[in-house]
Amino acid sequence: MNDIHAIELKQAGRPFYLQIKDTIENQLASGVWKPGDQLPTETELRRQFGVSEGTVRQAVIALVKEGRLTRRSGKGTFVARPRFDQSFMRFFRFRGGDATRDPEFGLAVIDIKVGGVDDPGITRTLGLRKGAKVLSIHRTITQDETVVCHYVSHLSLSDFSGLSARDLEGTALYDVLERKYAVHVVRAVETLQARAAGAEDASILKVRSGEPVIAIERIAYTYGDRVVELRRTVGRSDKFWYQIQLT
Amino acid sequence: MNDIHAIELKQAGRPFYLQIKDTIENQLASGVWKPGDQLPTETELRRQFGVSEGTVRQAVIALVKEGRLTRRSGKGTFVARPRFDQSFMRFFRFRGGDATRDPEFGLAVIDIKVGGVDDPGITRTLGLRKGAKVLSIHRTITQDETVVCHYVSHLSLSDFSGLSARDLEGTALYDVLERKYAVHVVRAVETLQARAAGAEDASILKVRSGEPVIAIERIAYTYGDRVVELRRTVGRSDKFWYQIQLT
DNA sequence: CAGTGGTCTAGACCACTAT
DNA sequence: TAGTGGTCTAGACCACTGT
Repeated sequence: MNDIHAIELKQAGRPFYLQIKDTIENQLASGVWKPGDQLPTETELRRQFGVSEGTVRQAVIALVKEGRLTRRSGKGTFVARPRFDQSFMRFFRFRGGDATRDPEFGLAVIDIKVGGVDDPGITRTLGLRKGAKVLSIHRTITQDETVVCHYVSHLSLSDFSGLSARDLEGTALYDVLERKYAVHVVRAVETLQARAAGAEDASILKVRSGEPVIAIERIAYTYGDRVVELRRTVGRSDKFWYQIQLT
Repeated sequence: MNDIHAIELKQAGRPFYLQIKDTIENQLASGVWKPGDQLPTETELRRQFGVSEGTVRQAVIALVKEGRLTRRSGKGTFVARPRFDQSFMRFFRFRGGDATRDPEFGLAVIDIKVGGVDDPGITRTLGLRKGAKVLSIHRTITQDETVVCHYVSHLSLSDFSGLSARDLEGTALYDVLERKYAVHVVRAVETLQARAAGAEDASILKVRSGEPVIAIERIAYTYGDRVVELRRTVGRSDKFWYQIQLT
């Protein structure tokens, strides 16, 4: 866990605290330190790097501000758990229903397929060769029994063989990946468009074919910018919207 | 500009650096220090607050990380210019055209109207009484001569009387508000939906009526969470998309 | 109690900017 | 050259968490 011993990095010109930050970031990216792990104490780090405590602190605090570490007074410094779905939900808002009570959401698996996909965009994004086996999970989100969106998650089968519908029951996909495969989603990019509902969208979302729907493509990454998931979501535009804070 | 003299805030329990940060934030929020202004130097601030330089620095650096201040070595600390359109553009991507050259963008004013608006949502959002005069600016963005979106900005007339089409020629609205009225947009919320193009959308964007388009509502705020602008944008879904980094 | 992070001080030397 | 922020040191005292 604490494998830094007597590191002597004195890259010409580069401040110590940045070199220390780099070193810690590398440990995180390579998975040597995993979410929840405790880091060496400041005193220990100071000793290992041979700098003053304030310098180590500068590196650690920068990483805390970036959300990679957390510190708890009296306990220690820990690798932060990327609470990813929270940040996702920051942007989503579901609409509709009466405001008198909180709506009830549900997750359901429609099916799980394994096999070659006809869309070359999927294998390319996942970094697989053409025709490679892909795991495709098709799910819906319901709000008070109304389906508001459906989505398909594509994952590289070789990384996640043995994933079953039971694993996904009532749990977020990323929690399963974390618990069962020790893969942590740390970053994602979402691209959003308006589109006309196709036949499949129409039947699942119970809208007329050709109605405007929101289409979202998400690419989720783990450490080292490796792609974990390509997710395509289609949602009823009358039932949810996307909200962004610009600052 | 530097109106803090010999502040002695020792709120029980609250760390000095946070109290200093609060004080600076208040100066920024109240507009005493405006974008581009230089702050007192660290030595001066240390003297005024009666603390050590490291403590002042802790407050200032926190504000730099939040984007409220900038520091330039050898020059000083300055109030950051909220470069707002940049952060907006972080999310937008225009699509299409040949990739061999950079596309050319254009801004055009369709018209500027003054008067009561029939939509009560507009006056309510702007914090005006029903029937109050509203300034409505209708513009388009073109990419290589193709109109990709059009939008209407609604502003409270009493705050921005005298704004003319000439002011807006080739300039971003927020730059004009900053230069002519000393109003700085510091924050905005955008809400995004898919919608069917109406008759006006169709004629401006040159799409068929009923085609899916992206509709964005933006509420822009200045200091103290006061609403400056309500902007409604409608864009061709085949010509631009919205991209978000989740972290 | 010993160990952790949280805050704070009072210096030091450096690189950069302007005059 | 004088003034700015950028980095770094070597201490100090505190509040919090576990035993």
